[in-house]
Amino acid sequence: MSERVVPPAARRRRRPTKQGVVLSEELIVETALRLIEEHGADALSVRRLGRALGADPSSLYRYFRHTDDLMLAITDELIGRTLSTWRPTGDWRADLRDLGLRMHAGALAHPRAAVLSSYRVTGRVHEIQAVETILGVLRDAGFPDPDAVRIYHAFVDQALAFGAFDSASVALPQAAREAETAVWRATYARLPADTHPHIAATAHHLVTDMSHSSYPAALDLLLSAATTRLSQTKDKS
Amino acid sequence: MSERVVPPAARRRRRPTKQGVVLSEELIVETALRLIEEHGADALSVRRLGRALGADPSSLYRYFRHTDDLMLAITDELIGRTLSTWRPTGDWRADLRDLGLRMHAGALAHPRAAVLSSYRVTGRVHEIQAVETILGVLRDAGFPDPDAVRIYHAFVDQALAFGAFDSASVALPQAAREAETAVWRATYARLPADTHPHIAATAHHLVTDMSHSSYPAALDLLLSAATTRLSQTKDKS
DNA sequence: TTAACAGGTCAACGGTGTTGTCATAAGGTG
DNA sequence: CACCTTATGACAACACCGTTGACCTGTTAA
Repeated sequence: MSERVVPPAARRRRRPTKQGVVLSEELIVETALRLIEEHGADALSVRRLGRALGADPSSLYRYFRHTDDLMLAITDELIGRTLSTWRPTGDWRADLRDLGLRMHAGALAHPRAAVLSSYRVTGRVHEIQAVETILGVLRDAGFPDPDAVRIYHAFVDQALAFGAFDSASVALPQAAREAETAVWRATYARLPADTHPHIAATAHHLVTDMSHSSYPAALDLLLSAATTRLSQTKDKS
Repeated sequence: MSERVVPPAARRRRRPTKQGVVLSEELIVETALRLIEEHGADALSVRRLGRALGADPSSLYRYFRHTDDLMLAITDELIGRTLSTWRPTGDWRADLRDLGLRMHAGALAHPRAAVLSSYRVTGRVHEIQAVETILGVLRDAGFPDPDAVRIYHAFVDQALAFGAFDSASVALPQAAREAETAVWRATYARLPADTHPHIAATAHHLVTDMSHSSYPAALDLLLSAATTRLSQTKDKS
C-alpha cells in the first residue's frame, strides 16, 4: 500500500469501471471542475466525485495521493487555461497589465475553484512556465534581479489574492451578496455629516466605487510604482 | 426546533454543564480562539470545542445557529482587537503603512477566521469607524475626493485580500505547508539554465523571497504610487 | 499460455456538523 | 414555600466526510 499512485506515463491497463467509464487524470480533473462550478465548492468530495464519474471513490486514490493532490491538479489546469492565449508584446508594463487582468478574470470565471486554489504552489508545468515568462518580462525590461523577483512576487500574489478575494464575493449566496451591496447605500450613504464628515463628503463616490473590484486600480498603482523604481535604477547607471 | 438560539439578553438560567462549566457566548468565543492558537487551525471543530469547554457539542447550538455563526462572532471580536490600539499620528503615509501591517498581522494571527470572513461587509460600528478614519487620513493629506475613495478602496481590499491569501497558506495542514516550501528548493531551484534561464538566474532570490509574504512590498508599492499621485495633484494647483 | 500486477471494488474506521428528543434545574409567580 | 414554565444541557442518531487494507479480475508482456 506504500505507493498506490502510478505516474501517468506508466499507466497502461485501462480497465473500465463497473459503469463503463475509463478513468484518467484529465477526466477526473475535468469532472471535478464541472462539479465545483455547478454545485459549489462544497460539492467537491471524493465520494461525490466518484459518483459523478461512475466509479468507486477509492478508485481515485490510484490517481491522486489525497484530495490535496487533486486540488493542485485542478489549480494547475486553471493556470494553464489562463496563460494559453497570452503572448508578451515587448512592452513590459502593458504586458503585465494584460496578464494581471487575465488572471483576475480567470479567477472570476471559476470563482469557487479560485477560492480553494489560488494560494497553492503546485510546482507543475503550467505554473513553472508562468514563473519563467513573467520573470523574463521583468528582467528584459531592465529590472535588476532582486527587484525583478520582488516585483514578480508582489505582482503574482496581488493578482491571486484579489482573484480569490473578489471570487469569494461572487461565490456568496445571492441573498448575502445583495445584502452586502445594500449596506453601502442603506448604511454608509446615510451617515450624518456631523458624526461622520469624511464618509458623508464622499458618499456618492463610495457607493459607485465600492461596487466594483478595486483590482484594476491596485494593479495600476503597483505598475506605476514599478515604473518609478525602474527609472530611478536607470538614472543611477 | 425552528429556533433554538436565544438572544444573549434573554439568557438567565445559567445552569452549569455536567463538568461544572457555566457556558456563555464570550467563553465559547474565547475558548475557540485559544483552541486555534494552541492546537492549530484544524483543531476547531464543534466536538473538540465542546470537549475543551467541558460540555456536550450540541450545547453549543444553543448559542450559535451553525459553525459559520461562531466564525463571524470570532471575527467580530478580532476586528475590535485590531483597531482598538491604532491611533493616527498625522503622517498619512506612516499611518496607513502601520494600519495595513496591523490588519495583515491580525489576519495571520487567526488564519482560519480570516479566510472565512475577510471579504464580508458588516456595516457594523467598528467597520464604519475604520472607513471614516482612513478616509479622513487621505482627505486631510490632500487627496481629492475621487482619489481618496479609490486609494481607500485599493488599500483596504489589498490588506484584506493579502490577509486572507497569506492566512490560507498558514491554515494549510502542516504537511501541505512544508511540501510547498520544499517545491521552491526542490523544483524551481534545480531547473536548468538552458530551458528556464530566468528562473535559473534568479533562483537564489526566489528561494529566499517566496517564503515570505509579499504584502509589505505590495503595500509599499501602493503607498509610493499614491505619494507620486499626490505630488502631481499639488503641482497642478 | 501463463504469471504479474495495475487498477478496479468493497467494507470498515474514526472523524465531522447537525438535529430530534428528553430530562432537569433555575426562576418567576401566587 | 410550592408550583409551573421553560431555558438549557445531554444523549443518540443521521448522513456525510477522507482514507486504507484486503480482495478480485482483466490486461499485458514474456
